[in-house]
This record gives sequence, structure tokens and C-alpha cells, in this order.
Amino acid sequence: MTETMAQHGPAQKRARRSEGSRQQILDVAAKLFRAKGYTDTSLRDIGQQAGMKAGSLYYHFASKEQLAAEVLLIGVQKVHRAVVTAIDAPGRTADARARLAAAMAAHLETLLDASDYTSAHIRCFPDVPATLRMKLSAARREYEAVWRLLLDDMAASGALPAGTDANAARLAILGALNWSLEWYDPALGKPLQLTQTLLAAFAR
Amino acid sequence: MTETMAQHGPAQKRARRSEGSRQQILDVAAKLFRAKGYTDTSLRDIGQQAGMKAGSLYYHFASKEQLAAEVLLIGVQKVHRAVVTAIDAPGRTADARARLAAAMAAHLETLLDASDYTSAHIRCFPDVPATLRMKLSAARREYEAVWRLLLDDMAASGALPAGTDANAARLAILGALNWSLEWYDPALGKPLQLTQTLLAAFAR
DNA sequence: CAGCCTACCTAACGTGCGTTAGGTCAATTG
DNA sequence: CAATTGACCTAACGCACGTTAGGTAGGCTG
Repeated sequence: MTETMAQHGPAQKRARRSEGSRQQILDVAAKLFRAKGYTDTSLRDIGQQAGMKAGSLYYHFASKEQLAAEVLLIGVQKVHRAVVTAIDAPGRTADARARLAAAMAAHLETLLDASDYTSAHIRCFPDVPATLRMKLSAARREYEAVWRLLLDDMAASGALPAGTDANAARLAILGALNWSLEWYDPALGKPLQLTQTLLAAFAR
Repeated sequence: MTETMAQHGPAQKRARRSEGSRQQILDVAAKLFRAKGYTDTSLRDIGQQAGMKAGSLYYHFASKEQLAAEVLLIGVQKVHRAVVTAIDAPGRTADARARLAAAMAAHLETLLDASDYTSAHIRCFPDVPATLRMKLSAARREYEAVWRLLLDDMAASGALPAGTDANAARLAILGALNWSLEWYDPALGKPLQLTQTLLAAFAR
């Protein structure tokens, strides 16, 4: 849209400013949603940390729910991209085990360090209005499909332990990774042991 | 306390009534906390489903936080007891693998079916006031110790996969189990595959 | 049977929330 | 330079919340 009339004259300084404010609101909202949850984060909180009053947020977003919708959607998309990128990185012919290791590391890194958006999604999804949860379900299923494929490959190549269900393994792995939000302490360093242990447990 | 003056005269009919109401409030609160979370559950909600008005709850509990304190404490204690009982059941000389299997099954059963208190604890703990979280930390650590011991025994008997850290394994297993609250659907039957898969993954 | 206590209810208080209407003022435009 | 518009702010609205003060009906005690 801005590309079609791409002469970057002085005309767009305000547009830049607005886009910057919008981005900062999203960043602040993601940080607060991660730290305090959806319900305990007020628009006055967000406004204050974003350098404006609560009412002014409505210039950029239609409602608290819409703001959350954008934050949580970005959250899934960020892990999704990070994991897909990590999976493809080792080379197209890498075996399932290596791809699983890369995926776990990317998911955990995004969740704990790289993105407040992703952790906000994980934390707030159960507390957000049902209508919003439905709007997010498509993006969630798309990300889920990546892991489904990955674990199916593991099962097909016989890399999973005997008596292991691919679906259950996926739920177990993602549960173990997501649950790290509950006990992760940045002061204690990154939980490298977790991905190592999961890999040793699920990849023969 | 009631045992010392144990003549169950007609004097205690009211005490029974009060105790019954109190118990029902706790049950309702646990159910709602599990379903809607701490912040989104109002005392008016609880009162209505318990058959009284919101203000009347203060005859039995000093505050919403105190009520939640009791619910969440019962929640840990219930899993704790269920898991300890399950661990001791196979016989004192059972191997670590059998005890791990029993512990996982008991934890999952309590979480998903047996106790709204336990699931309320898992769901609400992050959203509850920090002072309450601190009051619960002792009981949580006691339960944690059970799993620490269990996984240490696994490691000592060489039952864990090579390159597996006992602590990371504990966090992974409990994370995988607790996360089932997010995807568990009672209509689809109990997730037996999850404990099976976890056992196959973590017990050689 | 008088008086008390238990287990509630009624009605309100103050607070903080999401949201909105209308104003302001600098930057941009013609 | 006059007019417009973009990016906010001020001030308030209605509502729901946790909480509390005071009332009340029925069982219990002496």
C-alpha cells in the first residue's frame, strides 16, 4: 500500500510516528500480558508504559480485545516462523531427530527470551474472551500442523520409543516446553537441560 | 476438636449445616476457579451457585483471597496424597519404573477428573496475589519433593535415558502432565496414551 | 417463654475497569 | 496563510467488583 506511492517525501513523518506508537503499544501490551495476564492488565497500565493515556489507545485499536487479538496472533506467528526456519536450517535432508532438536530449541528460545508476544499468547489464551480464542484457532492449528508433521516423521522413521504414540508425544513435548513459563528464571540461565532431556527421551 | 466432646446431641445440627455450606462454597469455588480462572470468577458467581448472596460468603471466609487460599491448598494436598498413595500401593519393594508409572497416572487422574481443587490450583496459581502464592509455596515444595525423590531413584537405578538430567526430567514430565489441562476433552476419553508415552520415553 | 446466636439477606460503599464524546494543538496541505 | 487533519488529552459515563454495616427469621439455651 505504501509501496505504490513510494516517494518518501516529508509527507510520511506523521505516519511513521503513528506506526511507531502503535508498535510500542503492542510491545508494551505483550510485556504486560506476559507478566500479569490478560484480566489483570488494564488499558491504563498499557497506556502509561506506552507514554499516553488509556483513552488514546482507542486511536490505534478498537478495543482491548482487538489489541489482545493482534498481540496473541503475532505471538503464534512468531513461534511458527522461528520453528519452521529452524527446521529448514539444518538442510533439507536432515533426519527427523535433528529437525526435532532444532524445533524444540527454537520454540523454547522464542517462548522464554525472544518474544513477549509468544509467552503472552501461551499465558493469556485461556483467559481471553471465547470469540477471540476462536479467531486465533486457525493460526494455532497451522502451527500445530508443523509439529504433527515432525512427530509423524519421527514415528515413520522409527525414531520414537516403542509403544509411543506420535500424537501423545507431540502433546507431551509441547506441554513440557510451554510449562517452562511457570518455572523459568532468567537469572538461572537458559534451560538447556530441558531440550537435551526431551531429545534423549523421545529420540532413539 | 469435635472429637473431645463427642456426644452428638441435637446441639450440633447447626454446626453441621454451617459446615455443609462451607464445604459447598469451597466446591463451587474450586469448580469456577478451574473453569474461569481466579480473576474472572466473582464472589457473586460463587454465591449464586452455592445458594446464597455474595455478602454471605463473608460469614464463612474472610475474603476472596482467603477462600482461594483454602481451595488452592486443598488442591496441592489432594494430588500430594493421591500420588503418595499410588506410589506406595505397588508394594514397598516395587522398582522405580513402576512407582513412576503409578505417580503419573495418579497425578493425571487427580488433575483431570478427581479434583477441581487441583486443577483450580494449577490454573489459578499464576493469577493469584503474590502474598497467597508465598503462603502456598511450602505445600508446593513438599509435593515437589515427592517427584524429586522419584526421579532421583530413577537416575540412581539407571532407568533414565542416557544424557538425561533427573531435574529436567521431572520438570518435563510434570509439565507434560499439567499442560493436559489445556487440551483435555472429557468427551474424548481419558488420555491414557499420555502416561504410556511418557513412561516409554523416560523409563528404559 | 424470654433472650440469644447462627446463618444468612439487603443495601449500599468506594474503587477501578473498558469505553466514549469532545476538545486541543502542532504538523501538513492547498 | 487559512484550513484541515492527525495524534493525542480531558473528563466523564455506566458497570461490575470486593467488601461492609446493619437487619432478620428461626432454632437453641436457660
